[in-house]
Amino acid sequence: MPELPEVESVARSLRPRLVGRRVVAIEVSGLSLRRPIERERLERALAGAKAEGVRRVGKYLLIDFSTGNVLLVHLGMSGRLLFARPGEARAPHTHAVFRLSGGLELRYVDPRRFGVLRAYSAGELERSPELSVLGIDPLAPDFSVAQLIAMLASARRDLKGFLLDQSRLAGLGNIYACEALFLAGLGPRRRTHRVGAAAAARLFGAIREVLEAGIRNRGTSFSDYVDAEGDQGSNQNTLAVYGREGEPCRVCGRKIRRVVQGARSTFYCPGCQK
DNA sequence: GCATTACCCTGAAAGC
DNA sequence: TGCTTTCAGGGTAATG
Repeated sequence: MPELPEVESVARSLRPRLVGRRVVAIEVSGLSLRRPIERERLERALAGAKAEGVRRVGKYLLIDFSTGNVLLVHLGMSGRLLFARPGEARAPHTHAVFRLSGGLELRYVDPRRFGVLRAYSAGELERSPELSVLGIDPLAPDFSVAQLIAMLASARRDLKGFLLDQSRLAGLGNIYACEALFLAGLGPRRRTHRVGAAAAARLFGAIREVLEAGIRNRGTSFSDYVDAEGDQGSNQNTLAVYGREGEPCRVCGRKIRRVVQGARSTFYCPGCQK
């Protein structure tokens, strides 16, 4: 389940071999992802263009090309971007293949087809339906405690739903939202406007800490996630609450609970989180 | 404005 | 063993 740390890890694993290569040809499966892959649009924007950089915004991956055009990728639930040699057998559910200069391919594989793959011109990107609705990236240098306090005060909802709302904070998903709330000692059902300044500061630190740890561990590999070189992350070994229903809290020993909020599982410790 | 629900999709796991 | 059902979840849209 790619969230911010997984997407960041994919971006980092793409750069060394992708930057500097040109797109020689593009093939697509014809099957629709969350939205259809428009082959002609990709062709127009990317054919012959040289990859110049790889960025991340929230859970979106952006590959910048010499033409000024950008390939926007969302990995959805099960999306992978993988390097491969042209002769290598293609994995099932390979939806796009970018043949690159120097005898390398970049393949997009996505069994559950929740991902997005779309090309934009530099001017269109900011106004795209994907990026135009995003809130602030929690690792952005200008994100501050004061900003989080203001956001919490203006929202009137439960903390877990707030953290998952990409129009406020862009990048947290179910795993890191649960972990951040545990680390901050805050219950997932707490109302945002009832979180005081001290607790908000703890939450701010916790969000950054769980995301940075996730990046250090090169992502959480529960089922599908691997980076562009096919390597798994190790962050799943460090999780305090996510996926640990019924197991003892490592801090207080009480059993981790699971509740459903907004059709998503929330894991929390009833002893440590208030 | 926010909460809830359904939907898209496949594969793994659980249940029978 | 083998089939069927359930569950996982990011984002979006419809509904209350």
